[in-house]
Amino acid sequence: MDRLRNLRTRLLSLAANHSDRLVNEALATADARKWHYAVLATLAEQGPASQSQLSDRTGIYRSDVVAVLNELATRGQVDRAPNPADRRQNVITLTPAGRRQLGKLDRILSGVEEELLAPLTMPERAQLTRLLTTLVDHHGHPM
Amino acid sequence: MDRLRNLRTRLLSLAANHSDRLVNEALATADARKWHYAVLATLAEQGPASQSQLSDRTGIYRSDVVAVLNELATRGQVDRAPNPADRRQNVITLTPAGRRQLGKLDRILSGVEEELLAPLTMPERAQLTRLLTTLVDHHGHPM
DNA sequence: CCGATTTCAGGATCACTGATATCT
DNA sequence: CAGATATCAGTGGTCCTGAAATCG
Repeated sequence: MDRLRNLRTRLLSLAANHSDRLVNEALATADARKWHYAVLATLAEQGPASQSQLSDRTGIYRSDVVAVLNELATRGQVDRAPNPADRRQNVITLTPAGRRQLGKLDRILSGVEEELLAPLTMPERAQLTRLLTTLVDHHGHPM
Repeated sequence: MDRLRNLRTRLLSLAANHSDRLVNEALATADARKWHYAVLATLAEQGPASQSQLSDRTGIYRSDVVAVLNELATRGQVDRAPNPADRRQNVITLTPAGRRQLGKLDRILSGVEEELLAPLTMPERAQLTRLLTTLVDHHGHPM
């Protein structure tokens, strides 16, 4: 009995669902979505990239990268220029405004993680991180 | 560095995402979606219910219950009849075909759970279940 | 010609809002 | 009247497929 409460796939969904809602609400206060953060963070850490590289590194679908970059470009947070060495590609670069926005989003997401993990002790948080990482690494992951 | 890999909210999303994909693909082989299972399971365990009760018990949005029940009704898996005691409500009942379908979906989902949790030992699975339950219970849950 | 890259058009599911008609 | 119920219409994000244009 109580199949729903005991279904691990459902538990995962519920927890992720709640987490996503917290993340979306928090990022919305900075006029951002989770894909915006993913792009800004990978640009900051790995430098300028083509759109297909961004797709691979963030997990955004190839066909959805365009729209995300359009939004970031109109906000002045990234720069999109053709690659002279391979004219099929664009080179996406983080702007100073993008770097500032990234810092803001980092602070916002820190708060969200704290809120989400509030009911867990520090060892429990580490344990959860380890278990989820094992799951994600086992089934091919897009990073 | 590596903000994305270390973001717990993202880890949760990735894991749940993968889990959802496994669940959807598996249920699709039986012409079902996760909400179908949720409705069939709560009807089997808690008996006939109104649509708003089903919404509360499964987490399906009040406005989305109608479509799910339409699908289950055309498959002959539930029966929808007006409640004579309160004519605002419908009484949703599991049919024998619905009960058979539920058994089928139970077996399918067992396989999915096994596949999802394959990289974890038994104690680790129990630990993960405990941690996720703590998270879900702490932030209000819809069951 | 083959393959990679960007772009656009669209589908399906899901979470969510809001309005309406009916009934208590 | 207020409140609950079922229903319908519609938005927006996410995940995903497919197809076109351009270039190496």
